[in-house]
Amino acid sequence: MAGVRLATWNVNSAKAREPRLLGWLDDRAPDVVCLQETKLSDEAFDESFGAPLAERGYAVAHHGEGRWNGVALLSRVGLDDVTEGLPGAPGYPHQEARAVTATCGGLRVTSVYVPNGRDPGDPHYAYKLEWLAALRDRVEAAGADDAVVAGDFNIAPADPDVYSVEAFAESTHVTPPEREALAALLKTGLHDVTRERWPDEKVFTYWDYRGGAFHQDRGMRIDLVLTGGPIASRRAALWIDRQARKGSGPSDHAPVILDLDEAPDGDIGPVVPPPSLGAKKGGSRAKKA
DNA sequence: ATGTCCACAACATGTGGA
Repeated sequence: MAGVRLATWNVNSAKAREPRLLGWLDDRAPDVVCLQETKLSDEAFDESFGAPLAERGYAVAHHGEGRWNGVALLSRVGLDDVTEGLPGAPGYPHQEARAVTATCGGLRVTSVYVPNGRDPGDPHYAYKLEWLAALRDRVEAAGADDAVVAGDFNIAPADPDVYSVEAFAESTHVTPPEREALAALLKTGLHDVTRERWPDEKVFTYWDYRGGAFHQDRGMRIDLVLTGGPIASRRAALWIDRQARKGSGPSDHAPVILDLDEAPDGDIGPVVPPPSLGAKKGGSRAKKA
């Protein structure tokens, strides 16, 4: 498989973003796109975007419910074995359109829109934690190696992922149980590739519409790209597309874009160190061949 | 308390959600 450009973007209504979405696809030319908060039924999404996406070579898996939520996968490197929703996930009270999974270019990609939680203590907060546990179970059952789980997690993984710890005291997105749920998900073998790219910097993906938050960089990093180890090791570039947050009529989220080098041929095994740097016992694995 | 936006029901603006 050649190199792949993968992106995730919470568009905060695909319909409202119609003037920008197609132009963004043309400019950035991603091969695989995870969308969240399309806020459209499958029929309405197809009505607005089916033809222009097909023109651009994208296959589409949209999982929507209309007014709220709604996720999609766009791919021009194949789109197979689509699973809508998250089997085993709780509802609120009914199942919501918060996940869609497909195999694209050898990657098992899931676009996720994790419940917001609203407020610690709110039933929606408990729902959020249960939903995350179900997501973890799914990734563990399927195996993390070929997995990409990308989307709006509504969790800032650590304190550097918010502009002000004080501003989020008593709020969701930063509470220990949420962060522990995310850590449990990562423990299945997923890597937070944005944080690996920038170990220390404050890099945000979401800024409230209010109060000039974007202009003053009062943001949060809550849109994550999580990949299995073999995929993370193919990371060639990663950036947060702040341009998409500028200008008129933006989403309140910026896309995250990940470029992967082409997969190595044959086995994806451990790299064997050269003998001069290698094991102390002689007989390295490299000699067996 | 809240410098915004989005969708909906329904026609003016309120409501719920983020």
